[in-house]
Amino acid sequence: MSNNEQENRISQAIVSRLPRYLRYLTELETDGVERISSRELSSIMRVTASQLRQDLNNFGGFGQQGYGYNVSYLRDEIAKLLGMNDEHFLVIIGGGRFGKILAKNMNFNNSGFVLKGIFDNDEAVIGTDIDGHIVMSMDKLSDFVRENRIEIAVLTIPKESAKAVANGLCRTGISGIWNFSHTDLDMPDNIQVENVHLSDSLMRLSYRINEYRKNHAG
Amino acid sequence: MSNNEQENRISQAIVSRLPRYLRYLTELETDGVERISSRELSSIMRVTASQLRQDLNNFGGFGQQGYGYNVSYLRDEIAKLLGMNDEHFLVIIGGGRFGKILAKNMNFNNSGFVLKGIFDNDEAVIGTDIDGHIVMSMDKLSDFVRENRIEIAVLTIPKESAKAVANGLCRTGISGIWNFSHTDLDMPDNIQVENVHLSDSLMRLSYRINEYRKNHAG
DNA sequence: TAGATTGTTAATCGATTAACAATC
DNA sequence: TAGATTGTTAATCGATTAACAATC
Repeated sequence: MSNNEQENRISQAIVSRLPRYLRYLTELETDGVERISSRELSSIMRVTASQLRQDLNNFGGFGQQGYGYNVSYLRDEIAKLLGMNDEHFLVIIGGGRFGKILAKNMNFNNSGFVLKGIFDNDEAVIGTDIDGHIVMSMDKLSDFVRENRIEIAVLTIPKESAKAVANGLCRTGISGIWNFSHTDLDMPDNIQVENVHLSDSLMRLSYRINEYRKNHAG
Repeated sequence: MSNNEQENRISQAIVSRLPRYLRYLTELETDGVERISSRELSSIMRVTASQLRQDLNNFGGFGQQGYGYNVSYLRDEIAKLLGMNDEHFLVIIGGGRFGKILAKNMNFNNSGFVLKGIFDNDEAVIGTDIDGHIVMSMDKLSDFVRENRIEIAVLTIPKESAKAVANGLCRTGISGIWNFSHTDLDMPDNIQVENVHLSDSLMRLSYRINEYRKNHAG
């Protein structure tokens, strides 16, 4: 067990850009493009070629001087970095509306995210069928996570109970939480948290609309 | 019509933090806290007091030396900045699964976002009832936006048709697009775009889980 | 080989943090 | 007034961009 958390420390800004790179490279591959230079790709993606090369070079020399990057190879390397070549088992916690929609759309693009179970603590929901999954009681969560090698818990419960449920998750051996609850979670280092706060996103849009209007007011 | 888009230019980093400030201040207000210092608030939010004060001072002197900030006042000022004291009319474009869930959950926290209509170009969906809204044909969108002073279009259509639909939206007088389609949109300056790419978010989580494991491998 | 384009170092820019004078 | 805490300037840090030597 190495204790060196600093090695290979990649900034969040760079990690955030990786999925977008993957998306464009996948499209290029689909279109049959074999090779591409940083200049071409950066122009398509509207970023600087410098940033593109800097970003990629954090992970290794994926290109070749005088040639550029092989699209398929680069795409695959980024896919690997993002764990897209492995399977990831998930559970959804919260069988409400949002949980349902995620249950039905989880395996997007044949990426390896596999929904293994749905949990809820509402007696009225437990036992019901959501897209082929029988909703289970929260009591069973801990055992289920262990037995099914669950990696990620998707939190789609109201913010009131989110912190308590998240704390309970700490002892189950989960590796990450995809948090749709509208609250911040305070997890130990060994559990990664990715927040999706939809209302925050809508507010940012609202801010920018406002701002544009102010700056262009008659 | 001023042409000076530079005035009051606030960085995206700061704008991104505003909804979180609003969230914490709303909680404090609910808890009956009257005043708070930047040091206290920053400690609760796990940011630096310096950043907090710098951020707020981009918008005005909301505090008072020797006293701190009045929670209700500060909360209200940030709410105003984010347009939370005004009504915003929306339409959802795409009556599929995701459109449905958003339709049912749009008016979160009594914020002023009001869903006015749902549109789709699938004949099988047009005319159906989603949470009290009869799905309309895309032909009617342009007139509807004008007549109902629609500000924001929520795009929940497959990526294949997203760019075409977005281009059509340019001429309707819409101010912003909340884009759930998994593709980048290229809009003119007068239309703000906020992307929600859920699969990107999940990939970032997957990356960080991977990274943590690598750095702590046996 | 000559031309192209990367990988990488150096320069710039912007965002965060620290410090402190202003002031309630 | 004295103490507290802001608003704001200055210092630091990190991220982006530019430049170019290495190399395919």
